[in-house]
Formats: sequence, structure tokens, C-alpha cells
Amino acid sequence: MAKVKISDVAREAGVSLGTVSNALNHPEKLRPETLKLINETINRLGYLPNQSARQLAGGATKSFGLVLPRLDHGFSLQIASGAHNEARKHGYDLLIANADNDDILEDHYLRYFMGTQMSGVMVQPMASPDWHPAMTKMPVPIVHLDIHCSEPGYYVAADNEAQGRIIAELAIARGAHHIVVVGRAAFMQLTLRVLGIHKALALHPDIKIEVIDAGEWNTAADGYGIGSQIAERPADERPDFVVGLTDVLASGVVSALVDKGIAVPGQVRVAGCDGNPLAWSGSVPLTTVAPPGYEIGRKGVQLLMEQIENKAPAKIKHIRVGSAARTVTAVAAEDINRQELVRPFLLERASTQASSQTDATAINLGAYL
Amino acid sequence: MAKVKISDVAREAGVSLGTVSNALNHPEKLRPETLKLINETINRLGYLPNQSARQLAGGATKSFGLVLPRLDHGFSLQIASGAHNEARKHGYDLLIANADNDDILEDHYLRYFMGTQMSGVMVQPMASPDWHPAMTKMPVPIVHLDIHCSEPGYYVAADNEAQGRIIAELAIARGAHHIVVVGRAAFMQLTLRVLGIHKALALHPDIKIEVIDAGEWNTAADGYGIGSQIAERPADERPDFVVGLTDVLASGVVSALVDKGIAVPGQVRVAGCDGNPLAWSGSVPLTTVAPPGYEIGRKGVQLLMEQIENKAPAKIKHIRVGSAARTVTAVAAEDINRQELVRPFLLERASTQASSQTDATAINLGAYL
DNA sequence: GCTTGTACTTGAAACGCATCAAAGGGGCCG
DNA sequence: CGGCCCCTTTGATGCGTTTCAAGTACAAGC
Repeated sequence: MAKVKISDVAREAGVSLGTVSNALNHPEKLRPETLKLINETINRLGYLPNQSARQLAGGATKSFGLVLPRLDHGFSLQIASGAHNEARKHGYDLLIANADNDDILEDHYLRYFMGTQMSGVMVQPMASPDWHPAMTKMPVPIVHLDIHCSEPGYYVAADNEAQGRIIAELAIARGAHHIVVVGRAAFMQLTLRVLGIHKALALHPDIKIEVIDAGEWNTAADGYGIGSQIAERPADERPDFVVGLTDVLASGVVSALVDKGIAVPGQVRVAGCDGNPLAWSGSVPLTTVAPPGYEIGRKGVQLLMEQIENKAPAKIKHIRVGSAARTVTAVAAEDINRQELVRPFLLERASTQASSQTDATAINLGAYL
Repeated sequence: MAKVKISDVAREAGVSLGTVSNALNHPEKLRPETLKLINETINRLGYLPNQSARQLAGGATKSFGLVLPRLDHGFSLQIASGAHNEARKHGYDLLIANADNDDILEDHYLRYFMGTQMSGVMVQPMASPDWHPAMTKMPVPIVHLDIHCSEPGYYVAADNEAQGRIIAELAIARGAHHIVVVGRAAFMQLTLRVLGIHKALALHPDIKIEVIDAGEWNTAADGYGIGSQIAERPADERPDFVVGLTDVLASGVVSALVDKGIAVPGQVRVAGCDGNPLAWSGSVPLTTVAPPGYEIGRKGVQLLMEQIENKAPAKIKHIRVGSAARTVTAVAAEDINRQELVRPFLLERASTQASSQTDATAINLGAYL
């Protein structure tokens, strides 16, 4: 268990300390035989470079940190996936921390990453980043994901408002009269979705809208609870359209409604947000608005790279993904050929990597709509 | 952007270097006024401790590393969640790395974590850990998750074989004659599930069994592909029971079968593995066997803590979760009151934390079974 | 044989912090 | 007033690397 250090390797191989270091970092500078000898010694001794010492001596290492509010959220995972692939492409490592829906923890991990001499840090913040103590005086490049900052800084965000608008337009097209929005609107992103819904509905004062908080975790169980509550209302107080601010929530709502004998989409239509793959890969898929999470993660890393390479201080630079109109228009369930809709999913990996300006898209498989 | 260091704080506050260090690490040793003064200076200057230097000077920091094969896999997330909660409980940080189904990357991150002076490292390995170069001569406590090691070392694993057995018994109970197992059996855990299925079926030579590889990623799209292929077979070559080694796979299979006009569960029954919440929270839930991922993560951290506190060299110590019989017996779809089954889900958080010896459980909501 | 150049190799100096033995200061008792 | 002890603060030392100016060995050119 005693740790082997670089000096042990050097002694054992009969070379100097600096040479071993070169073998690790600039192998081209060494005579092939020396390199071979050193590598053999390294393996024989089981030497592992001490990253702390490396970082301390050599400045930043090639790695990024990513702080996520929650891991079991499909959207965050898409971000992580996009960020990961892009980071690897540039030869960087990606370390992920789970803030577990906790402000304090989020801040904690943010500071941790900054102090670890990461080359850059990304956050998908729960609240506005302007709130963040760690936001000011940042010693490393930082990029905010899925949120809009007012302070100078970099961010890349999906247009959550647009998502809300898309959903609202969907509801209007379906002739909704009473919409219930389910979810904890306290989360910044969800707030924006709600805002988008409200804005789109401003021209339709006849449509009643109601927002129900679903508890801190936005789980399927929360959705189930709200769904039950909705089902038990007298028919005339019951909405004809339910929006889950999260696919998981919407899923729970559908579950409860069906259990209580409410026809979906016959009596109540249900739609979600997130584009969680499972939500539309099952046999009875959920309608959902998919923000381009993968793309957001990718772009985040690109912004980080940009800052690193220019060594410029963080100027204001925002990328907004998905602010344009949706590309797949909502259509009636009956009009849809399921096959056609599954195909884009099969090609998902390829397409999200290719298109640089993916829009938020209403994926309508219509089963509950 | 110039980094503030501890000496800057010391100078600015008019105290010595060591005092600032104490303010950070042993605040109780300082006079309250001094502490206050230093803290104010720290905030004013925006000082962030350099973690690398800290770790180098002070030995290991209180943080764990977790290497996961894939993030979009529900089971891995449950592990991450359990590990996270337990780690925080002990005041440790948890950093997660995504190996992206890549041997090399897995090894890379493992070494990275070990070199970072983490207090401990956990992996959910893709292949047998005995394979791992980094496995030997480990300078920090390590725990393997969801896998069985033959070499001395610590691991905590669900009994994947038992899961396979449960599924097989489910199939037998349903009177299956021809079973198709879908998934990349090359993954160790999936191999064991397949093994369990085979073992359970040994006494039923009349039941035909077939294993179909679903490609490297085990995605819903892969499942859809296999499902289509199955649907197109002549009726007498078509299985009457399909097992997805992953919920996502099973989900894709159901999707394809339904699309092609095959009745589920009328003509073909489908079940999955993983206990992915979305798989059984929708209105038409999938039958799945749920290994206790949360518990595995929790136990993993506990094993790490044990090693740290005893400072003992790694002896052989294995925890096996879920080797006993299932607690929720498979029942026919018609017999099930949906409400009852949703309730345990609602209580999931509480229950997984309470029970220390959770079993792999067949959660049968029966819709496709 | 001497110089110049080339190709490697060396080792000392920093990196920013935690630690700890030692010093300082103040109160208490004799 | 001196001695003692306790509480607080100090600053030199070392953690394992990287880096880089300086060194060595050897070959080619004169």
C-alpha cells in the first residue's frame, strides 16, 4: 500500500527524476531505449502519478467539471453525454458531481472543481447563476448550462420559454379550455416554461390555466398524486389538458388518470417536457417537447475550449439553442404513422451530432394527446 | 483572474500563513475574532483553496470517486444516488466519471481517481475486475460494484443470476415454450442474468431458449430492431416470451411488436430487467426485475468507510445483495390491483434506505406479461 | 585535436498548502 | 514580583510533481 513515487521509479531505472517526468509528459524527447526502460520500471513498480502534485506543479490538467442538479433527470443526462463526448474529443476528462437539488451542495461542488485546477467548469444551476457566490471572481473558465445569465459570462441554454410556447400552442390547437401545469415552478427552467405557456395564452383569455406544485423532487409518484387529485375533481372543474413540466411527472399523471377511469386523451390530454427517451419508446408514448440537451452539453464544452484557447477573460457570450420555431409540427394522433416517428429516434445519435442548431422540437406521438 | 492564494489572505489580514490554514481546517483552534477577520478577508479577496495543494500537503481529501459504465442506465443511476447519499452522510464528496462503455476509459478514470488522492474509489466494471490492470497494487481503498471478484478485494453485488432465475420462473409460470433473451450478453452482469435463466430452465428441456445480441449500446432502438425481426418471423418460429436484459431494450421490443400488429401480451409476453422507474410508472407499465441499485451504492460507500477507518489492507470481503428469494411474487396481470403496486413505488425512497438486505424483486405490473 | 552542434539527461526551484514544534502572550498562584 | 501553565499564533519544512536552464556525451566538420 506504500505509494510508489517518481523518485522510486527514477532510482530503480537508474535515471534522474526529470527524465521519468519527461517519459510521462514528453516521451518524444527521450531516447527510445530510455523510454522503454522507464515504462517497464513503471509497470513493474505499479507507479501511479499523483494527480495532485501534477496539477500543483503543472497548472491546470486537461479535465472539466460538470455540476448537475440531479442525475435521474433525462435532460441532465443528455447534457452530460454531449459534454462527455465533446470533452473526450479534445482529449479532456469530464468529472460529474451531483448537487442533489441542493443549493449549498451545488455551490460546494462548484468551489471544489474550481479549486481542483480544472481547466473549466460547467453547471446546470438550479437558481439564477447571478445568485451564486462562486460566480464572481472565478479563477477558471465557467459555463452555465440551460439557464440565462444577466451578468457577464458564458452560457448556453435551451429556450425554455419557447418550449412552454410550443406546449401551449399544442393545447390551443387541441381546443383546450382548461390547462393544468404540473411541476415545481420554483426551478428556474420550469419557471420559464410556465412563463412561455402564459405568454402564448395571453391572447386566449378564455383558456383557464392553473399551476400545481408537485413537490421538491418532481417524481413520477408526485405526478401520480396530482393526477389522482385531478381525477377526483367534479367533471366541470377538471382540466382537459395537463402539462407535466417533466416527462416523469406527466407519466405519473397519465398513470393516475387511467387508474381512476379517466380516459386519456379522451377526457384529458397529457403532454410532458424533456424528451426523455423512455417516454416515447414504449408502446404508448407520451407527447413531449424535447430540448436539445446533448447539443447543450456539446456547446458548453466548446465554449470552455474557446475560453481556454483565447485565454481571454470571460466576455459576455451566449448561445441560445432552440429559440426558433419547432421543426416537427404538432399533428393529430390519428395522422401519425408511428414508423416514421421511430426512425428519427433510431438516427438520434447521428443527427444530434451533425446539426449545430437543433431546435426544441415537439415530438408528438399523440397517444395521450 | 490572477489566483488569490493563502499567503495573500494572510498578508491582507495581518496574520500568518498557518493561521489562515487553521481557519480553514481547524476553526476551533482560533480566537473567534481572528477567525471572523480571516473569513471576511477570504470573502473579500474571493479566495478559493487550491485543492491540489491541499491534497498534496495533507494526504487524502474526503472524497470518493465512482466510475460508471454509462450514465443513461437507470440502474447505474440508482447506484450513484445511493452512493451519493451515503457519502454525504459521512461528509465525503462524490465525483462521478462516465466510462462510456469503453474499457480503456474505465481504466483511465480509475487511475485518474487513484492518482487524485481520493479517499476511495468505486467502479461498476464492464468486464471482470480481475482483468483490470489498475486492480493490482491499488494505493487507495477500492470497491467493485455489481460484480463478483475472484481476487481478494471488496465488492458488493446484486445477485444477477438470481434475477435471471426470477425471470425464468416468471416465464415458466406463464407457460412459455420459446424464450428469446435480448441484449448484449458480453457484459458481465448480463451474462450472469442469462446464466440464471439457463440454470432455471435446465429442468425444463422442453422450453426453447434463444439469445440475441442487441448491439453495443442496448438502446431502445436496438430493442425496436430485434422486436421487428421477431415480429417478422413465421408464427411457429416466433417466441412466446421475450426477456429484455435491460428495461430500455424491452421497451423497444414492445414498441416494435405492437407496431407490427403482434399482440402483447396476447401473442408474446415481454419482461425487462433493471427496475427503471419510467418502465413501470407509465400507464402501461413493463414487468421488470429490480436489483437494489440504491442499496448497492450505499453499501459500497460503507465498505469504503470500513477500509478507511480500519486502515486495514483490503481483505476479501463480499456483500451480496438480493441472493435470497424475491419478496414480491410474480402474479398474473389480472390479479393485480394497480393501486397497491404504485404504493410501494411511492414509498421507494423510504424503503430502500431502511431495509439493509433488499432482495431482487420481481415487480409485476403485468401489462406486457 | 579542437570547435561547434546535436541529442539527451540532469537536478534544483517552484507550485500552494497542512502540519507541527516552537514561540509568544496573558492570567493565575505562590 | 517571578514562575508556571494554558491558549493562540507563527513560520519553516515537506508533500510529488513539472519545468527549464545547465550539463554531458558524442558526432561531425575544420
